[in-house]
Amino acid sequence: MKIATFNINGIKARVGALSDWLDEAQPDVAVLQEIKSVDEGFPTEPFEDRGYNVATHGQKGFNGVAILSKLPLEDVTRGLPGDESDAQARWIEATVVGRRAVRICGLYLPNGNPVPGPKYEYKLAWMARMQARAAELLAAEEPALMAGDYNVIPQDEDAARPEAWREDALALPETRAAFRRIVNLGYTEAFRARTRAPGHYSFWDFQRGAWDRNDGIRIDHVLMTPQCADLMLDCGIDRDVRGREKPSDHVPVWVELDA
DNA sequence: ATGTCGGCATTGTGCCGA
Repeated sequence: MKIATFNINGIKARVGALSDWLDEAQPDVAVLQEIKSVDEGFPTEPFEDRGYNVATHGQKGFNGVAILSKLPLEDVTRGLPGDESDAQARWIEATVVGRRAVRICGLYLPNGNPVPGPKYEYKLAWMARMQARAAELLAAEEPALMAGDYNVIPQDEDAARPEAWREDALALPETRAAFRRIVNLGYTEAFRARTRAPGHYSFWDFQRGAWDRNDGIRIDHVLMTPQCADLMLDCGIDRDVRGREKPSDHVPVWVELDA
């Protein structure tokens, strides 16, 4: 079972690019972030035509997450638990059953800039809520993963110019510590299970010619429970997608599970 | 120091968020 995460930065502007990548990469499941659309505005047809079931958790103009799956989507839930007053659409879950059942969480973690300020406070509070949900998933002792745009640069090796991000909400020590607290519950970060090498990125800013200069950062991650990590066959980043027509500023990150 | 997008409110363009 191939499961991918892709921050598409606007579904309406990305139907072509997303369709082309789906046709080529053939993921069984794709979790999407920044659909920037309400549920009714999500163009489901091109994806249903390709055999995908679609579950969305949208919001007008900003944020918004979705799951595409060739397998039926079961027990879909929307929203990150822990704060009923949080109106931002950043979390969706579903179970897909192949040879094994896998609980899949798609997430768009808050950016948090500027620092300091309410947006950074919201990011840290959101990460604390995510940690609680992550602990619950572990307690189930079943294959589960949390995939998405974490807006976290885990280590300096995950940025082409780490010094440029030193004061940024994506890389501050407090951000990295909050990310580690989640991982250290018992999760395996898929990409780092395969390589410790620097120079692998999932995002290049539209500004300042970041792609042309390979000025990237690695902020899209897949965290797996032990029962899921034991099923992992491979993991990769579809880097070349960034160089195509009308690309998102992110590229897909995927895992292949024996499930 | 600056360079870009997508979406929105809105009909030409400025704001927001990233």
